[in-house]
Amino acid sequence: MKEGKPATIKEIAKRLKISPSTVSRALNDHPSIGLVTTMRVKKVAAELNYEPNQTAIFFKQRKTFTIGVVLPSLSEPFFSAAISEIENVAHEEQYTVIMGQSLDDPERELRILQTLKTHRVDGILMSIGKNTRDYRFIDLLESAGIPIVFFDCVPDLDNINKVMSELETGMLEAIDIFVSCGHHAISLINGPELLPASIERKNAYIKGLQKNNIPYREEYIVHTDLTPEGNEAAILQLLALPDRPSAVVSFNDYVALDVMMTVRQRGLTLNQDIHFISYANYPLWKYMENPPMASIEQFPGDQGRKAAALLFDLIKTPGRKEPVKVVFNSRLINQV
Amino acid sequence: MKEGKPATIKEIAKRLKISPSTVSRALNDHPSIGLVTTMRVKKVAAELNYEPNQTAIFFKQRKTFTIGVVLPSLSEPFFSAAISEIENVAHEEQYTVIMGQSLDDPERELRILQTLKTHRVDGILMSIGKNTRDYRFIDLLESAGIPIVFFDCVPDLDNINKVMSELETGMLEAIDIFVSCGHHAISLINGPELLPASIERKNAYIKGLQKNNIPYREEYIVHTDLTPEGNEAAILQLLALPDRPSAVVSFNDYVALDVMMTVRQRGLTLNQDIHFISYANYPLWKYMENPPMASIEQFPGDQGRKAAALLFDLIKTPGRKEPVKVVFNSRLINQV
DNA sequence: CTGTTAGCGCATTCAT
DNA sequence: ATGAATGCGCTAACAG
Repeated sequence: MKEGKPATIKEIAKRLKISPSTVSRALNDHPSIGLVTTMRVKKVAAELNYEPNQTAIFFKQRKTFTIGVVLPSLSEPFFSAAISEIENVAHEEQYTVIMGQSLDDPERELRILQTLKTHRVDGILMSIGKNTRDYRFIDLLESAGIPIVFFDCVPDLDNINKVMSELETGMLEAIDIFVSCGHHAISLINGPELLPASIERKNAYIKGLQKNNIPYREEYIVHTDLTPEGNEAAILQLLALPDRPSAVVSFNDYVALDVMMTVRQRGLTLNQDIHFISYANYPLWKYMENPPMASIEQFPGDQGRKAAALLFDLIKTPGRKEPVKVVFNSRLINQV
Repeated sequence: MKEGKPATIKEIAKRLKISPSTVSRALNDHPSIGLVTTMRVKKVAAELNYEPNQTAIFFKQRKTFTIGVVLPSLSEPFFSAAISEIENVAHEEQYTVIMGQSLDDPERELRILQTLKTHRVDGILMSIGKNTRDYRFIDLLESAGIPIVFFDCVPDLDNINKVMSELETGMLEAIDIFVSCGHHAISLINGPELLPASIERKNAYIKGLQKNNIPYREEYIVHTDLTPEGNEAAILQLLALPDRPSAVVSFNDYVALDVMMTVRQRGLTLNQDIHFISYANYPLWKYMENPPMASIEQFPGDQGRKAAALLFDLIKTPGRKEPVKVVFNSRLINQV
């Protein structure tokens, strides 16, 4: 029984010689429809292989049961962990997920948002790209009535919903651990100097030193543009210092991977000559022979899950609310 | 200027005192509309902040400019690499991507497909889960007129479009390399015995041995259920053999990670006492101190890209075509 | 409990 | 070159 055109409500109404609206109501288990008619309708619907035309429903209901997710990258483990959890939450809520990766290109990011808007998604989850400076899109979405929740990489604004990992706790823990292991020469390999995430790390780093009465030495902070070459240059800069650090906190795991490889290649022994702790975005250290001493975990899955939950909250109760800000504590794990 | 309700074609028609149909045509650069009117329409449209209601267009055109992607997992590097490329192709084609992860659960897989169907996606890309046995959904989608292209993990059927990586070439290369390095005791840590992917590996393995005149020894093939415990059990089984293998091909990188860790823990030296090559689905070996000798690469990104291209081909020229089968050669890389 | 009517926003056929 | 009319499939307000 090939269904050339999918059956519509009209056809099943004609078959039963009742009105389309009755059919519609029966199909939706409307209370005011008799049990018998409801059953008859459903029976014929099944026979005709009826399937509601969602595009029509979306159109009529002004609702798509779809959320949009905008991320810098889909292939980075941090984000794929996040989106995996987001998909899970959406699936529980009977929503579907439509997504785009900005690749840190602000223009592409905007185009994706535009697409999501024209697709009339019911809400958006977003982690902004490294180079995004223009936040005007937020007002546009707001005036279009599309709620948006930022997570992980969030704009530095107050009147938005965001879920993020606070970077300080983990940094303080890391420095404490280093100190308690006898290190005083503690470095920070930071990201691009102007990135909010870098600034936060730097402040936490300085605070951690102060807390342990270790003088802050400017040359112990180096910067990388997060490319492999930049990472290598950063560590070499540290290694070239007259009193090179014995402990290093690195911007994230990718930086740590490059940096640790370079260190090995220079003949130094990891976890002996020099020790590392990094902000985690990469889960497989346990397989390494010489992993970092510890990682500062940022829980991408939890962030994604929480952000999604928040978004569904906004979707379901659209009343203008106070912006919500959820901060996860970063935490040291995998201590060896 | 808050736009309470987004502007519609009607309103801009009223403003200009022309008919909605003219506006519609003007907006779509219909040739039969005068240049002046077109411009006036566009101007007012811009002023009113007009945006076409895609849900209405989808409904009317019976086309959503959306493709669905169904994968076992979004957080596995292999698949996130694939979906990242898929998103890229879709973005080029001005399509959006809606996706779901089956988590290898056939029921969830079906529910996702159902959702994609009711969402009226224009086409589907799919990599099936490990436990999927029932392929009837293919006919359902076909009769609904939704083209589908399988990739990576594809059903063993002839009349479908598929993009896959053939596993033999890489296995033969791997065994050749092992032999040329002087190994004769070459093992295979295979996946679940009945998995098509396992069977293919096994056949290739045997063929590779024959080619090199090495007798096939049944005890040199062990199986894992792909859990960490299963992986560990598998390698221990090999290590316990009277003449334990000096070279091992493993089902994939995750298996390799576990078994190599176990091997280390037992005091053996990697790349000395025992050597590994694995099917790649994990890209960061270069950072390991003792990576496998080589990896058999399956090019997830290329597969995704090709599958997407194929799908758009089907979407654009809907004529019933012969099913297409694209096979990528697996290839040995990262030889140390 | 059920039928009638209307309309969501747009593209399109048929007029003019 | 433009307008009027129609309908996509469905839901819902308003009758009865």
